[in-house]
Amino acid sequence: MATIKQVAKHANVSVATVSRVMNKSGYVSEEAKEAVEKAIAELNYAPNRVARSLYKKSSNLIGLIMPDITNPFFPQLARAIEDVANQHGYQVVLCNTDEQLEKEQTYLVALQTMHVDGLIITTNHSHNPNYETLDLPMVALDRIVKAGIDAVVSDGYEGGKLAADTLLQHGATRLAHIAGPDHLKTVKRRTEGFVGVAGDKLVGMTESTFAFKDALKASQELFDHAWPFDGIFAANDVIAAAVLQEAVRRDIRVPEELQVIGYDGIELGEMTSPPLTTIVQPIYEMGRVATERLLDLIEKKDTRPKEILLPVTLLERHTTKRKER
Amino acid sequence: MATIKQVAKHANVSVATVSRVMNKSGYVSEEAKEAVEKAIAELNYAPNRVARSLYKKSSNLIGLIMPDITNPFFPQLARAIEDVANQHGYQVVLCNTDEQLEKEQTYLVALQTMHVDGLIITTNHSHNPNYETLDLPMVALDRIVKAGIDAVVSDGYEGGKLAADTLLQHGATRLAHIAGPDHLKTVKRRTEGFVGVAGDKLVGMTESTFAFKDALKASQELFDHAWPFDGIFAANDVIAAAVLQEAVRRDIRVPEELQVIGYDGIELGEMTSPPLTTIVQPIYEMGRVATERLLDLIEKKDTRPKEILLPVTLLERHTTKRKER
DNA sequence: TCTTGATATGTAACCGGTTACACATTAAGA
DNA sequence: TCTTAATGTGTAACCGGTTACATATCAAGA
Repeated sequence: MATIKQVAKHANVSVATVSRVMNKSGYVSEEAKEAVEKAIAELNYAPNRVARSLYKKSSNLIGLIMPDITNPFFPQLARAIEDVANQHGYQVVLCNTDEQLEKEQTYLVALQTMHVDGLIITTNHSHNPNYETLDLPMVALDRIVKAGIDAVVSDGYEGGKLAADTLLQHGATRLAHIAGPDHLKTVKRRTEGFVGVAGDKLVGMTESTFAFKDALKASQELFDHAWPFDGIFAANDVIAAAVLQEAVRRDIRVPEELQVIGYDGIELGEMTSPPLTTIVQPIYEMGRVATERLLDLIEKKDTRPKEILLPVTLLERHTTKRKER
Repeated sequence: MATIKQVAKHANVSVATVSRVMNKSGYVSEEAKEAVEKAIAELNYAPNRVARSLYKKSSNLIGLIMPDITNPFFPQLARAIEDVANQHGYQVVLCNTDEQLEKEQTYLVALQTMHVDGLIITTNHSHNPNYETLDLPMVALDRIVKAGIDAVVSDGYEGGKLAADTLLQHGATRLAHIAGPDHLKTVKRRTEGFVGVAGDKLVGMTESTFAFKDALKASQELFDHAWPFDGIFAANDVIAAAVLQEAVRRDIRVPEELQVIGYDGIELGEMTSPPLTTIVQPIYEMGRVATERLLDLIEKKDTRPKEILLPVTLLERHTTKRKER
């Protein structure tokens, strides 16, 4: 790969001039510009980003820290982030932490030593010491780290309420709920919203991680102990899929006997039988907004900390009854 | 963040000595070593990887090029790759190409200018000019680029045969198949294996992309035109999920009336109703092996080009009949 | 005692960009 | 005509590491 020096020589100018035409900065005569451009084309020159990084202390890299890309909520997020980053000339470095603090810490120093320009964090326990001292633009996505750090989340409380309202309006009278992991604030909000509206109609409730196997077990317990109920809200779509599967296994007809609402709006919901009614978070949108916000932070456009709350919508597929009935 | 110069000053030695203790190279007295280590600890020093990269022409970065992380086959692969890379002190840069050649080309130069040490490629049309001239360690995953480039794939032909054998052994007599996109060689192999064994038992066949909506449409067409059949093999699990959903919609009982086998072994298969019988590729394993191979290539341990073929297994869940019957 | 190799350490060049600064030329304004 | 500002270009320092090379000390062996 050619260097700037070779280009300079080839074009009969100094490296400074080459640099100037590459960056469209300073004064360059039309003549010199053309010579340089010709040389660049002929040598197939592309500037070495590492060298540039070293001087500029900026790498056009952003770090993406998530628990596990394998969790079906995250790929869409990652995609959105990568898309926006790419459009702005940034690349993204993927980090899976499994929510382990030490692993996270290791990534954090790796990312810092390679001078990433910013961080998107979709993982954390409610208070995470790793970020407190970190002097790097960052935005938390779907998680709230602490005041002073930018965050974009969707309105889980409203989502929970919407789920309860929908179930009630569609004729359900005995509600159940499977909550998500307790340490995720944004997930807890869903439960709070749901429980608030459900009130004394709530006849059963349990908790599960987002792993399908756990969710299946939780579903079984709920069916064993709280049945009958005719409307259930799951804290995410994976749990809802487990509920659905368990319902089928028990020959419970969905939605006639039991209406089910999930949360997230991941593709999975389209693939279950019947397709899942769910509260959809604008996942791609969240990733997009977070990344745009991060880029603003990096480019110092607007550094007042912000929290962005995105609205949530109901997607009626076939695990709830048609309203007309 | 401290620099090597500051550490040197703090420890009263030269930068060369600090570098020597950091890299455990050359001669360093016990005394000097201790002083340096103390300084490092006190200043919380971590060497600047950008500077190191510039001199060494190696970044400890690997590029991961895939069509779309949102396609449920890829997250597991990405996870495996990231895990292994991380264990060896490498980070991975995520690139989604949507199989567009120009996008791919843009990534390729970006990745080269940032001096990634190697590439893992899970995307390509059967002949892709972008890689032909590229002088960079790389391994193709689940795709075959061309002779001379390392590849790890699973045995699709065997998988296809296994699917047909299983269906036949479980009493199916009229077989159907939905093939995947024509340009993916590894996917085509599945169809070839299946068709070979199915022979004249094959009563219907169509083709679909891996997008669920397309798969649904393909399923509908197949049911419309080729029904009845009592065993169907789908080129991947997403397509199988579509078949399943369409079967439920038509009140076709699975597996009593129709047995279904998918391909891939992604988590989705666990979540359908009933859970999907499928040919599982060792996805994580494939990612692991590919990355280890790449690391070998990077570290010049073994540079003879290799093709690694991983075996495939049958996972019997509930869309096929129990053998005992 | 002299030579030699192992040990120990520092100086400076180098990686490939960016940019401060010096210097030169030219055009515009007084 | 003389200033002054705008334009154009090159040299070299700088970013923060790594390492070739020079140099020095010391112990072992001849």
